[in-house]
Amino acid sequence: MARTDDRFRLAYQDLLTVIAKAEIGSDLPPELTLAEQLNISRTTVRAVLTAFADIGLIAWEGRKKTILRAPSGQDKLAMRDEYLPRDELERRFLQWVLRFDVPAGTPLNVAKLAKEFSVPPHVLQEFLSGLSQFGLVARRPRGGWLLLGFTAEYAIELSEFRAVLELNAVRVLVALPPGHPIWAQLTALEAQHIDLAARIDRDFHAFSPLDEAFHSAITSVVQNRFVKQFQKVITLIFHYHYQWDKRMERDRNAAAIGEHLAIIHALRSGDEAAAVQAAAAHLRTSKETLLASLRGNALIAPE
Amino acid sequence: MARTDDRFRLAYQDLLTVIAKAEIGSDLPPELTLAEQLNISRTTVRAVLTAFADIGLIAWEGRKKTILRAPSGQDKLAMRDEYLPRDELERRFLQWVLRFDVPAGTPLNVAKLAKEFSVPPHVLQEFLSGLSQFGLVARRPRGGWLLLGFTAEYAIELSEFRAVLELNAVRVLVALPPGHPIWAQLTALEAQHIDLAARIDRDFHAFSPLDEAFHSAITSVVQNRFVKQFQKVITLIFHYHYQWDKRMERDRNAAAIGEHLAIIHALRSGDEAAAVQAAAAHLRTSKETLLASLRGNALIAPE
DNA sequence: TTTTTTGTATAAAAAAATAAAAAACAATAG
DNA sequence: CTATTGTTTTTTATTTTTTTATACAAAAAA
Repeated sequence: MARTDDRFRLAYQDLLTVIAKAEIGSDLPPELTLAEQLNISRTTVRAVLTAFADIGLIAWEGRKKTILRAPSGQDKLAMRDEYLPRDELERRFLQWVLRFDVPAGTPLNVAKLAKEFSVPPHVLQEFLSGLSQFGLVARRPRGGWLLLGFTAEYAIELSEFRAVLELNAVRVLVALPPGHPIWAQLTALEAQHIDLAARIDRDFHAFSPLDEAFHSAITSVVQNRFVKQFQKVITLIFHYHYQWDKRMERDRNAAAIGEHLAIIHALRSGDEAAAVQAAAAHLRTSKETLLASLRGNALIAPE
Repeated sequence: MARTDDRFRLAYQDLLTVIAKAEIGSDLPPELTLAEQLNISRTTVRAVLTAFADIGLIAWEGRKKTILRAPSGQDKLAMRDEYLPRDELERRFLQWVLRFDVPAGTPLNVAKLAKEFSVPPHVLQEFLSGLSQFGLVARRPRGGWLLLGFTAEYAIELSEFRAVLELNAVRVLVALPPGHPIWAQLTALEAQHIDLAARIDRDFHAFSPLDEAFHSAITSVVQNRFVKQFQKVITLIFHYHYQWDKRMERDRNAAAIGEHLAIIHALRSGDEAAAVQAAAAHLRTSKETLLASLRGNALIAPE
């Protein structure tokens, strides 16, 4: 089979439940109506109707599609084993790359990896092509892929780029008028930070989502598709790493809370230089943490 | 044929010239040596040798590959019509999108476009997948591609992003020590600018490459793979537009030269604020020019 | 006996072929 | 004349096929 008939099978099931709800002897609506209801093309509707006529579920002649009997369990059509959805592939691949010590420079085998992640090869191919934009993998001159890997150098450059984007966001933010919704957002975040700081000994795990919320609030003031796109990778990678590096987690998070509060304070003051300085300090810490986690996970050799 | 045998044909030709230079009756080197010489795998070498044995050019038995006769014109193997190289596709596609009024939201037909640009469909597919990273095209939920197009909004966001990156570069640059090679580079560029300014009435076309050289010199001080990657698109798009918009070209370029010189001057002074200000002014002009060229080309409706 | 070279098998990537689904068009019933 | 169906054409997604690369074992030469 060249192309999966998942759409057909899905439509088959859907229409079966529609018929089950309808009365025996009644007529089905026109093909176009069914197509719109099931969100498929008329071609597929007709294929399903033909199948139903074949098993004697309906009588179909011209524009009369009469239900002959209630569908039984035998009429069901099993879905063929599905592949992984795309975001699950993303998650699993990143986990594989970042988590395990896949050394930089490893050649990737599309066919084998596709099997491993149970996706069709061309899906993996496209995924890799997307990743190559972020410099995590590269196409080899004569076919094949190379895992460039998440090296210390990569982490440094990523952190620096993050700093460029985020400091820009800070500069934009301080200049925003008091009526802008971001200020209310920051006040709410401040309260959450203070709240968490009070119970940090127990709930230091709760910091990770708060960190994400804080940074995405700040960067949200820059409405730029290019910035947003990169923000996605940055969040992804930082987020993944924080999840795994459990050393000193409590102290690290406590310190970060303090830095976040300092940034909020500086932003409120309207002093651009102060705000930039506070943000830069935090980003430096963040970079160090990322690098330390790399060394800790032995992805790179300890010095 | 599933895969092109270009490699085989190329190796065939290469080995033919090797044989033509060698003496009749002499033996060819081992397969591995030939493979290394021709930069192909042994499999392909063997395929070519088999072909040569078939046409009676060599006698091949075991490790003896004796040249029987000099190759004649008939022995040549024509290359099959080649597809476009990848960068030519890039050029042509961008030209098509940016130049002609392909409206935003046009669904793209991979098969048809592939024919039009004379590339295999999967090459175009991959190319589109790359472009989707820059937000010029997007994958439709149920298969197919959508041209998001080079709208005014896109141009604005691109310009802003460019400004973020370039102002960051300027901040890095002013802090560099006097011994850094960038200063010599800037001095050379300054001379070229002054030279061009003197003969701008005639040679205003020469500005485009100089502009590119100037901006890439400034951004080169930031050694960051993410920045570099975006620089590529930015250069591409700005460059394309400048090429076509011929209105006011002389005046525009003369003004830009002045702005460039002002930036160099401010950079030399070591005053960060002044340098940023000069660069920001130039980037604003640049953005306006890009937007004006969009309106001029009627890609978007004039206000 | 060791090294070099070849023969064979296996694997992988790219392009063509092909089936499914969508869209367009024409015909027909109401 | 409009709404719906029948039919054909396009288009996309996946599999199959073919070419190429690599790995391993066997044989020849040093």
